[in-house]
Amino acid sequence: MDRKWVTMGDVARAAGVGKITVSRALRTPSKVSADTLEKVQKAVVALGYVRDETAGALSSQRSRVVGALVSTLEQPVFASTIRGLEEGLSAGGLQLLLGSTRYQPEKEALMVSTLLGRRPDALVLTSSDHTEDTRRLIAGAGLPVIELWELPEKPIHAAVGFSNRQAGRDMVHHLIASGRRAPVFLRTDRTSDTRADMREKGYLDALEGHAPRIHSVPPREDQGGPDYGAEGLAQVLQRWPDTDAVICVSDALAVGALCEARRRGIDVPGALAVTGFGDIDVAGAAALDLTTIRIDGAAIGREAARLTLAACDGEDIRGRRIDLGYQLIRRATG
Amino acid sequence: MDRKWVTMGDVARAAGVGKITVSRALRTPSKVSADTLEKVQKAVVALGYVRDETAGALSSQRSRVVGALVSTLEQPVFASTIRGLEEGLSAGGLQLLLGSTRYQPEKEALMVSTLLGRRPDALVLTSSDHTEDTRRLIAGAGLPVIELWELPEKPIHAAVGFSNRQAGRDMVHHLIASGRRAPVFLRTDRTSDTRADMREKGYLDALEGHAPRIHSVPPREDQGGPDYGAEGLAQVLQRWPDTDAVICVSDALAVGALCEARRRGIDVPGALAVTGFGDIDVAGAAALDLTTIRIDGAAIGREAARLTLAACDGEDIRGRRIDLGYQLIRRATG
DNA sequence: GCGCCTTATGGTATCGATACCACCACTTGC
DNA sequence: GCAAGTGGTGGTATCGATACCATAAGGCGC
Repeated sequence: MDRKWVTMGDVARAAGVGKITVSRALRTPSKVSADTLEKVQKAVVALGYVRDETAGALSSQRSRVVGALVSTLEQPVFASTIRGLEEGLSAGGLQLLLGSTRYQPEKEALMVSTLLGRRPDALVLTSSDHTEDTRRLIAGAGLPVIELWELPEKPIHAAVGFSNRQAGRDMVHHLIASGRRAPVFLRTDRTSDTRADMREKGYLDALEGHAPRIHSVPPREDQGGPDYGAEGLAQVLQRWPDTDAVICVSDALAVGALCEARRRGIDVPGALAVTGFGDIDVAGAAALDLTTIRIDGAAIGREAARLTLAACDGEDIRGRRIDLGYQLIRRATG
Repeated sequence: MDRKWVTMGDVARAAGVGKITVSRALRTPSKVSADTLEKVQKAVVALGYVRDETAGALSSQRSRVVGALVSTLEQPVFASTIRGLEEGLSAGGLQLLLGSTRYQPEKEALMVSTLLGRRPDALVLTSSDHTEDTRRLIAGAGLPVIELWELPEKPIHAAVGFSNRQAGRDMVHHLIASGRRAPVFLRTDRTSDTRADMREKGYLDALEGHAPRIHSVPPREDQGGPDYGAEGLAQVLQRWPDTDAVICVSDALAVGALCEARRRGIDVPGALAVTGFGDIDVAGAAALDLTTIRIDGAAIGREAARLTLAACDGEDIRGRRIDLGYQLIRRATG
């Protein structure tokens, strides 16, 4: 199964130039004359040369890799963010090393450590709840870190996102304005889902005297799928039978809750409003037609890529907080 | 922003041993005596050492990285496969370098070339339509390649998946057996979606004299989402008003088609059956309750990880075709 | 014609870990 | 008592690209 790789030296010999010239021809073509460039390119094609980036990373101390950790790959929440990020980075010649933390800060610490082994040029994280270990590792590594989907007061370095708290408030205001009296906040009981926490805080902020009703579904293995929404709604209705609105912390949950409501013959939105967060693609589909908060995930990814590239160019990005906002999408369910 | 990394030499000095011993202590602890091991571990913690894998990769010619290319990250089809793969690989000390080809063989060729620059120990691909460039690159690299979600007659090396063609046949048989007379196959018109092609072939195989009715929705940017299903169903009903079953090539499409049918007041499944492929998590939700083909994506990922690890241990995996099958899930929509 | 700058190119040391070989101390078997 | 084996350790060369410095050729102004 093994084969020897063609090296830069081989290409240099074939092209009749020094190997450093080959390096320049491939990395900074402008610093090489037109006909050496051509010779080199011909040799590259003829030999099927692929540069060894591990060697390049070692000698230049720049890996051209960006480590990214998302809270979940299971749910499609971050899918468009990853796409935006990947597109932006690869346009700038950077590669994406992806991992998932499954909403566990300890797993995050572990994965950060593993990622740092690859000496990435930057780190992108979709969470703001970091263990001491994580913070120490990051500080020791001295690389730019960008947090996504949130806007912490004091980001590690920079953040691209929106105010989850304000979004939570807005949703409550909307429901109260349209006459709801007993809105419930439905979430999963993850230990370190700071986005959910902030949305919950927003919910509490905006209650205007209505009684707070927060229900958490205990998570199991595949945490956060629609099944939990169905289960959650059942529990909510048992606990507070007069509930007239369920603010779900995610679209996935909302889809489940909505389906459960329909299954029980509850009039949505007449007797019960159901709302989500995220506007994942099925949310807008006609049978669901879910009222939700739309977040432009791809834009977050693109903006993060832009910041990363800037940081890799030596720009100081510390303290940048880019608010991309959100949009309340009013549809049929409330 | 810069800081010097602690090197193995620093650890060695702190622990009072040679640096090769540090390397052994971390990589193969069994080859080091108990008290040197302890000294080394203490020094590692004290200095906050993180091994530089780029250097390790260069000198050992093993990167401990596996490159994976999926056709899409946008749709959740491969989410569980990625999770299974990532878990299996990281248990074996391998890392996942992830990319998406967006169903474009040319993009695949480009990404394979970029990935090979990192000298991965293996490659995992979710497609079987490769350009000549891709094949040449792979052959030249001489690394194990595992194809997923399909079972090509002659895989590059090994494959883990199921028979898309047989699954297509089964779905048609099921619908015909339950009395449908005019089943339509609805798909997006991607140029190189071989899984869709095989399902379509299966559809054609199983028609038993019924007229073939295949409709392709032209894809736009965010190809394959539920919107296409809605649009597609509208076009299908205009083209063949007597359609009594729509076999959608994916769950995403099926969700859209189902919603559109309901919006039009069509009786599902009375007047029209709607089926999908994949059993993504919203498919089973009560408001949708979609009949579909369930594929155990996580198992595919795990099995791929197992094969990868075996190949990295020097096992010859060529010619292995692992069929994990699928399951027809009969629900409310047909 | 001379110095000086610019452009194009090459030589050599270097990045940090690991492979390979050498070595030592000690045990074991005869 | 000695050869052969074993477990633990270290020195040195090496992986393949790039940084840094040196050098050569050519252009330009005076």
